Amino acid sequence: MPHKILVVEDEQPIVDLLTYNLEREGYRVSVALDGLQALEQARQFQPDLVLLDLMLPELDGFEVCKALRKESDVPVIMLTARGAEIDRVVGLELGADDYVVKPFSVRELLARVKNVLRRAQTTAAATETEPVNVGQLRIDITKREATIGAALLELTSLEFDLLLKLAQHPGQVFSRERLVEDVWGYDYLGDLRVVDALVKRLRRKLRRAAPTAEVILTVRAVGYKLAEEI
Amino acid sequence: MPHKILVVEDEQPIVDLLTYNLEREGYRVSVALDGLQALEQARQFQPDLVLLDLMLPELDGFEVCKALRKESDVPVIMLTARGAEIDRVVGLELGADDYVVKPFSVRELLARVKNVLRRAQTTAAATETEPVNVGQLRIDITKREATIGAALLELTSLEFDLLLKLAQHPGQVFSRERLVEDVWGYDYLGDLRVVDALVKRLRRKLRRAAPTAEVILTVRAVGYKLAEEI
DNA sequence: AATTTTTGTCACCAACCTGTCACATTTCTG
DNA sequence: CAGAAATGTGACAGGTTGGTGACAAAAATT
Repeated sequence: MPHKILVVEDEQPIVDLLTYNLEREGYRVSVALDGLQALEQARQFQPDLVLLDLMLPELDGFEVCKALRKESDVPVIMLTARGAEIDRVVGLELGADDYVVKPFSVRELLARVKNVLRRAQTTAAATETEPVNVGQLRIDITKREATIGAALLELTSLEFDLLLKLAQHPGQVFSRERLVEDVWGYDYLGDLRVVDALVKRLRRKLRRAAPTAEVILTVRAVGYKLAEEI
Repeated sequence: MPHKILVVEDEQPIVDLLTYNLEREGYRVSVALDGLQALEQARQFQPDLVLLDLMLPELDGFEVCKALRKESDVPVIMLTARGAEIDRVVGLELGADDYVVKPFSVRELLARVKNVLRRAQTTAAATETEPVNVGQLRIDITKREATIGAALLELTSLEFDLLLKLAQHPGQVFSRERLVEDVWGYDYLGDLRVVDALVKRLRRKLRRAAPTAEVILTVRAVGYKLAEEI
């Protein structure tokens, strides 16, 4: 699940510099050379962050930022050439999340990118914190602990996430595609049978803790579901 | 019951920006355009927080802040145009709870608003100064002292903050992101693994004081938590 | 300014996860 | 009932994650 970053900048050397460094950090980068392209790309590419130069042909940074804000709340970092405060103020009034003054240090820019993405993530993070109970299975989300009866299940992170996903809708069948998308992340590229492998490991731990309970049921040719009665 | 916020600011674009964003976050917003209005509104509207510009017509931010302080302890966040240190210090001496330098990022401001409200709430509940006890671990917040069993832990400032954060919710898992945001500050730009480094140092001191106790537990791929039984 | 303390970063290693494969087992279909 | 399709499972390699010491940078103290 690498973050996607849209770079909006018309000067080729800067584009190259940014692309090179961002990709080296593991981000997926898309480039727009002017303001109109930027808006189009933003719709198609669905970036997690936009790096936006203030001085652009066609449609300048201000306008682009305003337009972006109208259709999403993707975070924006402004790149501004002039140190003039006015520009910054105006830029930030349009809802930019941070700004960097050119010429910028790559190191600083990368730090800010990481910071803004982190903040965006924690803000957006769904705050579903109520414990989940299905029969004698209990999942405490804030503690990331799952117990069945009195026994604590020592689950790995993925195992916990998968069990939680199933337990939030007991009885509902989930396809492997759906599970992979929700638990592993939307752009997971590997074999769907990772799900089988994880279910195997989960079942082993469940069995050890509650030998008689049938917790995860197979729905042949479809996927898996949590038993409603445990 | 949404929190009520009074915005005291004379520049219309900024008023719009603030109103728009605060309402989008679910706050109830009231506006005062100058210092006199501000005091009147504060009495009528009974806000939970005041966002106060320093440069105001009629009665400037300093005076307003002083006057507010006389009649209530509503939290105040100062908006200051220049980053000049003097302004900051003076503002804080007047009893403001926080300040933001214009031009500010909207996300930053919202983060501070949330923070101050949270702090205000817990302070009101008087839990902020109560000592924290988890098993044989005891943290005295007013003295900034932590003891385990009979042994006093000689913690640095960051170490203390981190341990306190964990101890206030024993068993709950905190991600590195969350810890960095709460302990270091939302604008921390460095590596998330500072958390690991600090945990290492904390553990060393804990171990020296109570060799058998497992106090800080690692939750692989997620973060850290305080043991519930120490 | 010098010294001490605190804090951040890096590199290395060990432990642990996890995706894949190969093969066994079960279920379905004709 | 045979064969095919789907699923269960053990083994293992490669990747990820976190603990740690060493050192540099920054901050506090003298």
